[in-house]
Amino acid sequence: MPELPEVETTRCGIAPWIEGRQVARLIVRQRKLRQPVPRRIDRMLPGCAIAGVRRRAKYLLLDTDKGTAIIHLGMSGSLRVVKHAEPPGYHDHFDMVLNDGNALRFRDPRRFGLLLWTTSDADRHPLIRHLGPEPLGGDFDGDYLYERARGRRLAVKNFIMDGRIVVGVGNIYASEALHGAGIRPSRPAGRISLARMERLAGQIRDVLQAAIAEGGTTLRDFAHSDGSPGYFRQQLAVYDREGHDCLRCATPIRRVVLGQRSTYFCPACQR
DNA sequence: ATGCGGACCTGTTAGC
DNA sequence: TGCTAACAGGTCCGCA
Repeated sequence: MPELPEVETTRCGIAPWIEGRQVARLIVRQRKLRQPVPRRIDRMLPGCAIAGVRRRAKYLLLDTDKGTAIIHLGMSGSLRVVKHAEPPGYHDHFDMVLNDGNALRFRDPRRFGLLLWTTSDADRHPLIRHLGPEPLGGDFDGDYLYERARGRRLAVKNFIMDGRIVVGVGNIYASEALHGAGIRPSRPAGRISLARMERLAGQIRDVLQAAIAEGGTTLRDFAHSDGSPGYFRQQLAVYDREGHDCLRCATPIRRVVLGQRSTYFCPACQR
């Protein structure tokens, strides 16, 4: 489900419901996520006031007066604000019960998500420290991409999906941005001109921004914190459109596998 | 250092 | 209809 736009949509959806509230208790029903939910968060989080919800890459950071809860949605995770009394489903792995009768409920069938706790600067946490710049921030542009690509023979799609290069570009939007930039996903990153890298950086920003504006992409079960879908799917130009006509040149879209992930492109207008 | 494959899980869908 | 295989939005690790 979640790429950066979906995580940002989630952040905006839950923030008004949890900011300024106190966590009454934490109910963990399933500790086995991508990493085990640490025991100490059960002791540390209750009593904490949630000061704000930030996003770094695809991590959601819940800042409190005593530390920061780090949440990742993995492939299939979602967060919703529910009435505490609402009975949890089988894949509802934890609830942060708030002092107003609501609960922030985490659901994740595949359990690739995370709940961690840090008492120091979250940006220095081992999972976050090594991450590259935010694609919507000021440190990301074509010059940057071009410089980082020097000497790299990796396919550009895998290159832009590497979180150490730039964060938040997942499998859907990688294909979309490359189509927008007219670059073939399999092209070695180091063999792309500066001018084309500038186009690519611009497309990455534009695609992510547009997806955020539409509330993310709903493919299967992605839903907002209020249960409504995202509408960006209607604007996808290549993703999951194998055999359909390219919206730009009418050539049939092709699907290939790169880095073990489905990749969609137009063989005519992407070089 | 780089690039590749495998690993972690479960649910849904396509195909026979 | 029923079984099996392929596939799914992410990321980390270890090996060559």
